[in-house]
Amino acid sequence: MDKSTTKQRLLDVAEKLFADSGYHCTSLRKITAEAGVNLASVSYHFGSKEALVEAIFERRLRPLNEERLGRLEAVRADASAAGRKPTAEEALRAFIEPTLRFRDSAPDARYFLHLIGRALTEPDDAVRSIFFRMIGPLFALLFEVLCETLPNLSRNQVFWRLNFAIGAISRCTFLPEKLPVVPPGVELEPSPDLQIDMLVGFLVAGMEAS
Amino acid sequence: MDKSTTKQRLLDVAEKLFADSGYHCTSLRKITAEAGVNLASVSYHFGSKEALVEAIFERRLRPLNEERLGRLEAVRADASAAGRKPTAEEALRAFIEPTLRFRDSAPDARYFLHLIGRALTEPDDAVRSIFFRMIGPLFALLFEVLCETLPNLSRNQVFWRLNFAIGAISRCTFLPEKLPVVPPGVELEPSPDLQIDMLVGFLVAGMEAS
DNA sequence: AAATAAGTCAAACGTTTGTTTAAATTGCCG
DNA sequence: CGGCAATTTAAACAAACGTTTGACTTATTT
Repeated sequence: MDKSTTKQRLLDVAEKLFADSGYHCTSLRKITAEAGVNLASVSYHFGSKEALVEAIFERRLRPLNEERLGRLEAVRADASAAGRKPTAEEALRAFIEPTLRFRDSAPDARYFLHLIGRALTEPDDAVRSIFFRMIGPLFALLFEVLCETLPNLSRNQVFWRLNFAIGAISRCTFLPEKLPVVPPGVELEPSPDLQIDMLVGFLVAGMEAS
Repeated sequence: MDKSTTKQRLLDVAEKLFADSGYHCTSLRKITAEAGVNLASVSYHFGSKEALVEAIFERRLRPLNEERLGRLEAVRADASAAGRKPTAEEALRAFIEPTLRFRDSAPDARYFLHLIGRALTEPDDAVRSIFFRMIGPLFALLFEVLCETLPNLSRNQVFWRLNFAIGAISRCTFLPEKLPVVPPGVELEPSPDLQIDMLVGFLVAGMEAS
């Protein structure tokens, strides 16, 4: 039995089960049973199921977002100090590197990464809006920096290319077993650095396409 | 009141509601109420809720997949007849053009497109496997053709770039109101042809990146 | 027209859901 | 130790779920 507190155990177990089966397919009874705590402790410590998933996002997404925001602002500041515009690669790396390296930053961080990969398409409006609210300012800054790096593109083009990039990135957040059946010989879980290089190479070319 | 049959009305309404709220958040009572039919008619005509969603996929995805398969095989055959390898753009267009033009192919086809965009990340194993089973052979062929068009890349690289592409494409299938908040002045629903050009331009550059 | 099949209907089935209650237990401080 | 607050517990709550039933109506066939 784990010796951590009830609240932490709930966060850990719920994160894993939400990642594996989604928000609505995971009942509070499954979560509390697996955590070895009483059913009512969710209401006691968090207030509701929705507040539980919000606390999960809060715990991991807030520091991750702060790191990505900081790196993006640094990219902008460094370029400005050098009297030049930032490059698309710098902007994309500022967003992607913390994201994909996050997978191995903690023992169970991969489950949260899977969760945010699915949050983009979450059917429940309340849950999806929790995610959108937390990610909104970061998206907005990334969009603005990309507009600076790609002055030949209209804002509309930059928006859609950023959307394409978000979709591509999200394919790297899924747990390997959730991917569609794949041909033999492919590496389903490359190292973060290899995956970053593949992703950045792909996205920079797409972003800068004439 | 609609004069189409109960079975068709169920397929139409369920497709729309599944697209809007997801499989698990949409109850059979909501579907039958909106369709103006009896609750038990789902069991009578389809057997179960899962069989209903399978019928929805069957109705629209089968012809769409046949078109995409046919176009992919034509790309391969044409190139072979001309004594050359197909290009990445030909392969991607064979997949993307039928997909995005599908949106306006029927009055409510956009809802189904939204549905398959979410099927990639569907939490329910049964529902997701219905989709993967139907899309599997098409994915496999697209992968093989892309391997031919990009002989300098390892199969592992082609696999991951295809995965990136799938993620990017899926961002074009969502209903506009389901996208995260966006900067002003962007066109949330470009014409299929414009969206195809944006997408192909982005993806070909990414696929062929050195 | 009679008989058989197909479809519809209201009602109820047994489960499961998130949440609440009130008593019991534990931990902490004076 | 005594007392107060924090936490845990078992039990129950109403609501919603997918599915089934059996009677009823409509359509098709003989």
